[in-house]
Order: sequence, then structure tokens, then C-alpha cells
Amino acid sequence: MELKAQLKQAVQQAAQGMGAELDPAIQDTPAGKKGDYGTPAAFQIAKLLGRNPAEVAQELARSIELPAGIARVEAAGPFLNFFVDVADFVRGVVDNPTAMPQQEGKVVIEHTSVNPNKELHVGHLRNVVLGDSLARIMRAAGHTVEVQNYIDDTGRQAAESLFARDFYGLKWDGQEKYDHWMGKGYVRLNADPAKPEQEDGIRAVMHRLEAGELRAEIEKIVQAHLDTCFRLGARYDLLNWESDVVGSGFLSKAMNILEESRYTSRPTEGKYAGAFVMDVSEFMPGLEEPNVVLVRSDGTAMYAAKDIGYQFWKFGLFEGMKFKPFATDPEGNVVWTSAPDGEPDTERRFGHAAEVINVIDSRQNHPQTVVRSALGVAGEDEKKERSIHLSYAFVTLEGQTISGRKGIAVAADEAMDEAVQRSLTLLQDINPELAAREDAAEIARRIGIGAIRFAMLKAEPTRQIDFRWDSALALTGDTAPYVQYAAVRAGNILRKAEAEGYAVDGTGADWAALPDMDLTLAKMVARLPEVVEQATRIHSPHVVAQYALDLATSFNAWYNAKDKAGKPATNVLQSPEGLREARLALVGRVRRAFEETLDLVGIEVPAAM
RNA sequence: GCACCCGUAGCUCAGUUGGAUAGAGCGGCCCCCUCCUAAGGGGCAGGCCACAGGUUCGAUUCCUGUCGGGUGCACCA
Repeated sequence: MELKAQLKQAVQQAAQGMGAELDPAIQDTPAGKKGDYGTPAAFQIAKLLGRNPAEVAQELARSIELPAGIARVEAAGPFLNFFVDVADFVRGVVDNPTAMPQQEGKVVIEHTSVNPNKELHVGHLRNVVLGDSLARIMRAAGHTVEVQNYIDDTGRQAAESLFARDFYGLKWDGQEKYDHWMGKGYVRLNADPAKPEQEDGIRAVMHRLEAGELRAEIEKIVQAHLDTCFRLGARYDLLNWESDVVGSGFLSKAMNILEESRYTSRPTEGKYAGAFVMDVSEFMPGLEEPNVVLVRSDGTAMYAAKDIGYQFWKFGLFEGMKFKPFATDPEGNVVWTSAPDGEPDTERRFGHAAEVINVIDSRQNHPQTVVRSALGVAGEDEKKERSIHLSYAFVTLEGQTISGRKGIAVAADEAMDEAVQRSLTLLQDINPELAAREDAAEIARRIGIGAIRFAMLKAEPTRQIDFRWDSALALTGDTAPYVQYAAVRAGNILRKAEAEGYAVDGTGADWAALPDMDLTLAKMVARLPEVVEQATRIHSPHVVAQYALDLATSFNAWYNAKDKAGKPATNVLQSPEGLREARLALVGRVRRAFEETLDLVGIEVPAAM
């Protein structure tokens, strides 16, 4: 990685010497090709100079000054291939910690934001896992990250659940998970033919919610949601309540800012007479109707206006909310909440983001683009550019659209229970000795939760996924357990080596004894920083999940490598002294890479498998 | 109708700012525990990268169009 940057510079200089200015790509050579890293720079140079690419490559090979760690260079037709010095390279990887990107600036990530009226279902899992993983990645890349969870406490869903509870006279037994219990009333109400006649009662609850009278009721549901998310491994810094966003006057503050813009107006005639509208055509080309109504002609605000106010606040365009502690997460960190009786944020602790990432499903693409455009309308072009919608396709259930209202859903808690149970069953099946251990439950938990997280992450967010038990909870193939198993194997080698009294820190290592097979593994380790950089650039954790698979595949292939006689070729403990120490140090480094990589996507390594 | 997303092996998906023979997993067939854990490894079969143009020395990748699937287009929330 560091090495790639040096190679790039060397190629750049050599090209300059030939009279060509360019930004050359340095890439891994395709499998089966000679060399470790290569560049197609000769194509570009040839074009600039009007010469033959293969000749240019030859000349480059002769003139380039190779950085330390590169043993030699060879022209392969128009490509230029570099060969690393195996001993230098592996030692370099082993001796140095992962050189993560050093990105700066505060990033606010909003995810989860589940209506507080019913338990989470498997569709919500994707949101939580995407957001939590991206938060971990952005933090590792150097950013200050603040995770926010939006609580829609004044919405219709919350009102219906609370209404249903009283309407049916439901009593909580103190045992059932609270959000599940509340959800039952909601589903019952929506299946009830008598529901249309209850509109007045539901509206009355909505008014009480808006007045903040039922906040304690909603808090109980929110706490139950947090328990589910904590179990998944997600962590939060701040809960923002819709009633507080409204109560803090963000709406009028945002409208005041937008008033100044030449893109907003209050038409006195036509279809928008009397309303406050925003023309977004400059920011959203191709729209049939470029005007977005923010405030209706009767003076009431549209939902979009509230979203805009909230987004403006995240970027620090104004202040006003008050905060207090709400809960502590499993590590004992405080989760804060907005609250009418909280303290003003005099230290500007919350919000004030340089970048805002909203994790919301793709059905919100249009409204999210409007929110983003509003920053442009306000003249905040840089903030507009750094207003990111992490859009993902919503999850279907066995081909059906998930509907909490109709009760067509699998609860997130149920999916996690089942995943952990399946892990334990498999453990008993293939490793009874281990299953009898005291920590078997913890091992099964890490595997089960890991499997679910991984299933939600491994594909691109835009990809539609269908939740099916057998694929979401699979424990072999492209899954978390596959990666965890490789990490555990690496750990086992180290443990045995230490028991034998061998050095695992590189002491006594004969780096020059390492064959190319070991180099391949070290090269995979060295890729991690660029993977993290890419994940932050495209705002998607799936590349990290894919890398975890690549790393595990590399390690397993190396672990099982056979020589021509069919004997193990890389057995560490049976390697000659010197080579053994070099390999132990490498295995130790690979193990750390597994831990770091899995941590980026919120997956823990079990003690044994 | 308009906008956005997707179309890669039988199925589910990867594929770096355009580069060298397009890769995995699942499923099918065949091998590998005298070897640090077989939740593993190796091999075989399986591809007009939806289709048609274009840009380029070079396109799965960028542009245009067509077809197929999904989603969204209220002075709703």
C-alpha cells in the first residue's frame, strides 16, 4: 500500500523522464501472471508520445528507479510488472500495524430510526447493520463519528399502538419483550373491521403525543428497540426525537434560511398560490414538477420541511435542542437523547457535522434528494456534496413485501434467536467436546450474530435481498463463520506455538526462507487499508465484507497447501527453525488482520470453533 | 408518462479511478484427515457479462437507445 504509492511515484518519474505527464494506476497482477504489482502506464505514455506501448514498457523497465522492497521489474508486452522482495515485504507487513487512512472531520450517521410502535423485523436488520458497520469503518478511517437514531414519536404508527393498547384493554405481563407486546395491539387494530370508526380516538392519542404527554410510554418501546440493536452489536451516541426537533423550532429556522434564496418563493397566483415553495430543478434535473411545497397555503408545514430543518441542524446551521443521558450501552457508554428538560448543548457536542450520512431505504430516494437539494438552495454547496444518502433496497421476506402493519414479518429478535440456536446445534454436531465447554453459548452467539450481520452486508446496498432462513443463517460458504473459522485456526497455531515455547513475534525469523506462497498471504494483509479507503469513498461496508472473505480464502488455501508429494507444504509448527518463526509472525499478523477486519463490520471472533 | 436502482454460471452474488485468460458461494460430479480443527482444501462441468449502437489502443466497467425486473413520483406522513 505504502509500497504501491512509492511504485506510483517511481512510474510517474520515469514517465516524466520520457516526456509524459500522467497519473499511473498500480494494480495487483492478475492470478497466473508474473510479478506482484503491475501498471498499464505504457499505454498512456505511448498514446501521449505517439509510440508503441511495448517499446515504451521496455524503456520504462530500463529507466525506472525501483523503490526499496522491489527486487526487479519486467516488461510483459505493454505491461510493466514489479517483483517484490519476499523477505523485505513480509517482514514489512509483519512489523507494521495496519496503516489506516487518516481522514478528518466529524461524520454524523443516522441509522435504525424505527417507528416506536412495534418490534424490529428482519428488514430493519439491514438498516442497522449497514449503518453500524459504516460507522465503525468511518471511525477506523480517522473520522470523529456520531451515530444518531431518529425517534418518530409523534407519528401515526406510535399513536395506533398506544390507542390499541387502551382500546382492547391489553395488560403487559412484565415478561414478554415490551415492543413485541405493543406490536400485537397494533396488528390487531389494523386487522379490525372496526378500525375506521376509531379515527377520532387515534387522533386524540396523536395530539397527546405531540404535547409530550405520552413520552414515557414511547421510551419503554425505544428501550426495547435498543436492546435488540445492542444485541446485534450496534451502538448509538444520540437519540433525536421528532417532537424535540419540532419543539426546537428547526422548521422555522430552516425556512428563514431558505427565504433568502432566489430558488424559493410565495406565489400569489396559480396552483401554488399562498404556499411557500422551493424550485429544485437546478439540483434535480429532469423533474416534471420542479417546485416542492414546503409550507402549505394554510400555513402548516409539509413533512419535507421538517426533514430539511433536521438535516440543517446536523450540519450545524443552527442550535436549539436540549440533551440528557438516556441509557448506557453494553460497554457502559452513555447514549444521549434529546429532551425538553435536557441541557443546552453549549459545547456543541452534537451535530456540527462535516458530513452527514443517512441510512434510509431506497423508497426514500426522492425525498432524500429534496433534502439534499435544500442545502444547495440555501447556498451550502459543500454541505450539499457531503450530504449522503446511503440508499439500500428494502428486504423482502420469502418474496413478499414485509409489512409490520399486516404482521407479514419475521422479528429481528426471532431471527437472532434462531441463528444462535442453529450455531449451537451445529457446534454440538461437529464438535461435541467444544459444545460441552462453559463458553459454548458465547461461541454460538458470536457465530449466529456474525452470520446475520454478514448476510445483510455482503452484497451491495442497492441489491435487493430476499430474507430466507437458509441463506441468511447459512454457516458455510460465503459467510461470517467461514471467516471466523479461519481466524480461529490462526489463533490455534499461535496458541500451540506458544505452548511449545516458540517465538511468535518474529524473533529468530529467517525471512529469506519464505516461499512465494507466504508472500501471497502477506499481500492480502497489506490490502486492508485500501479496502477501508474504498469503503469510505463509496460509503459501503460490503467491500470490507468481501475483503474478509478474500483474506479467509487466502489463509485457508495457504493453510491447506500441499507439495507435489501431497504432503502439507506450509505446516507452521513443523517448518524448519527460522522459517517457523517467520511463519508464526506472519500468522500472528494475519490473525490481527482478521480481528481488525471483522471489527469493522461488527463481527467478533469466537474463542474456538 | 417521467425519474432512480438492478440485469454477470442453473440459483445467490463479487469484479478497484476503463487494462492482462471475467471470479466466489450454493447446487451437481470426482478427489484430500499418518498433516497446526474437514464449519476446511483441490479438481471437473457450467458465461454472446440482458440486447443494439457509440467513445477508446483497450469496455462487464463510460455514453445513447431498446427490452426485462424493482422502486418512487400529493398543498400525505
